[in-house]
Amino acid sequence: MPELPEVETIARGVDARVRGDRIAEAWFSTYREPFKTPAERQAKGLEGRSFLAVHRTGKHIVCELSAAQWTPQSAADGARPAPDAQWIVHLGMTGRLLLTTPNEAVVKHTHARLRLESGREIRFVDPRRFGRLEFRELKAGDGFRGAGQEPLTIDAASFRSLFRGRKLAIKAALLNQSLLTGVGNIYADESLFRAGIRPRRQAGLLTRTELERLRKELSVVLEHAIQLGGSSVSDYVDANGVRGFFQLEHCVYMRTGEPCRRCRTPIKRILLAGRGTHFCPTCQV
DNA sequence: CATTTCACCTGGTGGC
DNA sequence: TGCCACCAGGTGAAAT
Repeated sequence: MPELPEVETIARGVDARVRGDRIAEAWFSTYREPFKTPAERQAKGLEGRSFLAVHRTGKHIVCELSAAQWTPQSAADGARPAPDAQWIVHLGMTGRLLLTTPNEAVVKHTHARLRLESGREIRFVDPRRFGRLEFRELKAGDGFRGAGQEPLTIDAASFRSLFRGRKLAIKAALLNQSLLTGVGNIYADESLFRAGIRPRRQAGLLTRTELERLRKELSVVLEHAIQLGGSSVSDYVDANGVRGFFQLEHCVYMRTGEPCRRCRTPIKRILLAGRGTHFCPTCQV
């Protein structure tokens, strides 16, 4: 489900609710697939640790943890301990991270439950099991880092250099997480529409002007989507179970055959890099 | 190395 | 109602 705006929305929601809270007990399902770290090791590492902060890196939700006791209300910022571990959540296609109470019914495909001392509970639910959970102890401040650059902060020159000399289609390049991190199928299609660029165009042959337009439009569309709480295409909800509204603003994604919002030409769907790809044959050249 | 294809999963939808 | 094909927000391994 989740691309940068959805992950950002979820991370913010979780952060606001769990800062300073301590994990009393961690439970994991017996499925092996979602765990990059074995369940027992994750549970052991998580139990007793407190949340310092939760933030987004690319499509990953990164929870900064500390074994030291810490209460945000009573401690000055300087007194906040350095993180000594991280819990890293990748939601895959259908993953959800929900804040609940312990007595709420446990839905099918729940793979992790973290009971917190405040009485809240964090649940990881993922029907397709493409999501991944990882626990890592931090050695000398070497936190998790995505391979690619953040699309919201990258400058024009760095953005251009990502695509220089590349023969693959610009859409495929946008989806490559070791170039840019956080862009997925929805926002690749939407940003290319807004920049007026066909998805099949060779990345290395785009002009400087086109690339700068793409960088700006990508940033604008991601920011706008964050404002609206992300896109709820099927069952995406934020940490509080609230749906996003950006799907109402989609210009091309999943609008095959519907009229372009700008020129009324029917939106076309092709297969590119194995993904459904949507564009306006008139507005995008 | 760069690029493409496919497997990994479950569930929803639409055609017959 | 059932069966089946196809589609879905992602990625990483294997093939080219």
